[in-house]
Amino acid sequence: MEKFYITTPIYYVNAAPHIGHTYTTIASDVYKRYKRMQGFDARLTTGTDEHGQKIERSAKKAGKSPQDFTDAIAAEFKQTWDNFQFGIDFFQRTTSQSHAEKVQELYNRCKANGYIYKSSYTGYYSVVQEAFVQDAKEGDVDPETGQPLELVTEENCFFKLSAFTDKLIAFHEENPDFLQPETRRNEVLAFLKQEGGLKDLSISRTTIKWGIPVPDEPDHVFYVWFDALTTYMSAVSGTELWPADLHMIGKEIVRFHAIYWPAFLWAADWPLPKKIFAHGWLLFDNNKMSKSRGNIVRPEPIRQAMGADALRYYLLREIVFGSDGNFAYDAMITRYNADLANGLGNLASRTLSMIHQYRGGTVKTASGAQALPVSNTISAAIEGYEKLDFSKALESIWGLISAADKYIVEQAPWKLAKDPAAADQLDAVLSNVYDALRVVTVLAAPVLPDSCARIWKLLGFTTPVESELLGALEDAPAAETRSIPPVEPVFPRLDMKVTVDKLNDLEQQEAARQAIILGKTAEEPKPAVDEGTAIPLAPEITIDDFVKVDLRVGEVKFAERVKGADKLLHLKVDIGEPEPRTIVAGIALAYEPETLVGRKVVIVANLAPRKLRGLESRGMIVAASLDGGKPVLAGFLEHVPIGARLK
RNA sequence: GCCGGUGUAGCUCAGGUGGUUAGAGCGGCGGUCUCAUAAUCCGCAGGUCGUAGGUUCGAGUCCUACCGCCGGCACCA
Repeated sequence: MEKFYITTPIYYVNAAPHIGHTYTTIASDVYKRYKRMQGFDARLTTGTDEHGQKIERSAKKAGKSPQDFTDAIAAEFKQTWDNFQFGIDFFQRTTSQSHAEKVQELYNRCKANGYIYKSSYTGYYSVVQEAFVQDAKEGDVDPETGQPLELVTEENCFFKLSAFTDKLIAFHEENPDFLQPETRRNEVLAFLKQEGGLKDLSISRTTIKWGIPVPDEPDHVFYVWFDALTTYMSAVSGTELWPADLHMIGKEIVRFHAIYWPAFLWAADWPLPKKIFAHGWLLFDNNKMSKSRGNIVRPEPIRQAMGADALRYYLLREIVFGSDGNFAYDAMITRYNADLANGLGNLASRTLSMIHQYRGGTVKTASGAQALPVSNTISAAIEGYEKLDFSKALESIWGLISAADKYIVEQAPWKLAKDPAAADQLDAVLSNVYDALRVVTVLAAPVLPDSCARIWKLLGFTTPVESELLGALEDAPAAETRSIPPVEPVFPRLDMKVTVDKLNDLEQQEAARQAIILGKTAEEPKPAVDEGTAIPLAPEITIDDFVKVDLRVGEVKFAERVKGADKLLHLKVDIGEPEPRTIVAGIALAYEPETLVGRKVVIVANLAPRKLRGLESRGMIVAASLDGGKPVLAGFLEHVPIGARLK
């Protein structure tokens, strides 16, 4: 049997599983089930990404060792996926021995082929971000957090990513299907074609302890991508599954998969995966899900209140796979009632009831002529699945359900049943509808594995529905008389209000439960503060250090946007000097220029001048940095004169 | 600012290569059957197809500009 190897990303254990993780995993699971029903030996890998300084810090905060902490969260993911009954064949943790060995092997091969070099890199380093700040100079601060930078000289292992720019461009141009959807491919090509091409990539750190050791560099551990991406291979070490046939990812990690990963594999002389598909984000009221907004949705409450199939169906039917989509409880319940309860569930119920009432629970299979568009539905659904166009696949399947409902009304079997002369016709009608239901059940099984298994049994089959082959679906079943068991409801209707309330209750409980695992006290959610990313203090300084910084009160005299830059405002600030100073500040996303004129601000007056977009900025505006990067200007409640120094 | 995408009925979206009265699902309203999970089925929704131009005998469908939104890049001291 031909293999088909699918991966989800490995999930960072800094957070408990939420619906975003679940979305990717559902899609992967559906595709795997689809491929199995196409006759492939399909396999699915998922796992957890457990290294790095953020994990070290979160563990410390939770009062646990990194190992204990990651054990707990990894177990949480595993449990959640088990509850959802995903067909996961390999669950790989980046802290496992098999993984470390594979990462080291990747490194050794890249190095043997001349793609690794060591360089002592001196630059300004942001402790908070765990990263060097490009092109920073003395006196600069971390652009995200405003924290001071440290001048750090670090020995880093570098990967010669720059050597692959042209090869990557050629590869993506010649293989348009490698990265889908198209729009993501365009972005990657645009990125690759930037002036100067790709820069080499630092792949090790000496400042982190919680990671995989670099083989010949005792002080180094691997940094992020060399470690994380390799999971796809390490998970299936000792099998013939690599190369992967499909990497299912979210759009935020496209670059790493479409640029770094092929380059690593080329350098190591290993085969590339066949395809990458990047789906979109789930939005809430058109906002991104985030801790600070407090709008994280967990999968487990939904499963408990509505069942896993309801979530699977909703996500894949409502949202075009690849695009962003909105998530809402009420929309999910509406979908459930309209399509699952009134649609599939009711069709099964009415069809099977009639077979019981009119024919004593036996149905003659093999309909002969297709009274219903069965064959078109099969090909449309398969085409949709194959292209990962799940919403289209489901739409076509539901088209057949709708056609069957209509057919029933037209044929009115309840009238035929009263007319002894119409017995054959009644048999034919029941048989046609029964067969359509059989086809629908098989086609929908990848998305609704649990429900379709139940309907399959109600249809009188004893073999599992997932062992049906889609390729054989169109063949009419052998002519026989099949008896069916008593009818049971599969999708009970849900009351909107009751269900929403239940979901909210369960969600609260789940949030509290997860908070404890993450080592947080079960406090009230505080949307404005993201306690997970508390910023550590910068290194201690003396008063002498501080007085070097000359902070002054100034008044904005003039403000306008800098042409060609989204974030920059060109300000003229009076700090008591003969001429107002020109200051270029990255606050344009947070402040309209007009609102700033006349406002008192605090500036760093003795900062070395810096040219930005052609303007020389002489000083820096002091502002609080918030999550999401929006600055809030410092100010005073009382009157302060222009030019006053802050001490 | 550059690049890509997008803007169609209350909501979610279809509308290859331009061609008669612009479609579907959901919601809403009215009606119907009774096998069924107050389900099904039928009818109704009169929407400047973002705006303004242009090409054409004819444009939602091609071109240009502009506006809104989304994303990528640049940018953030």
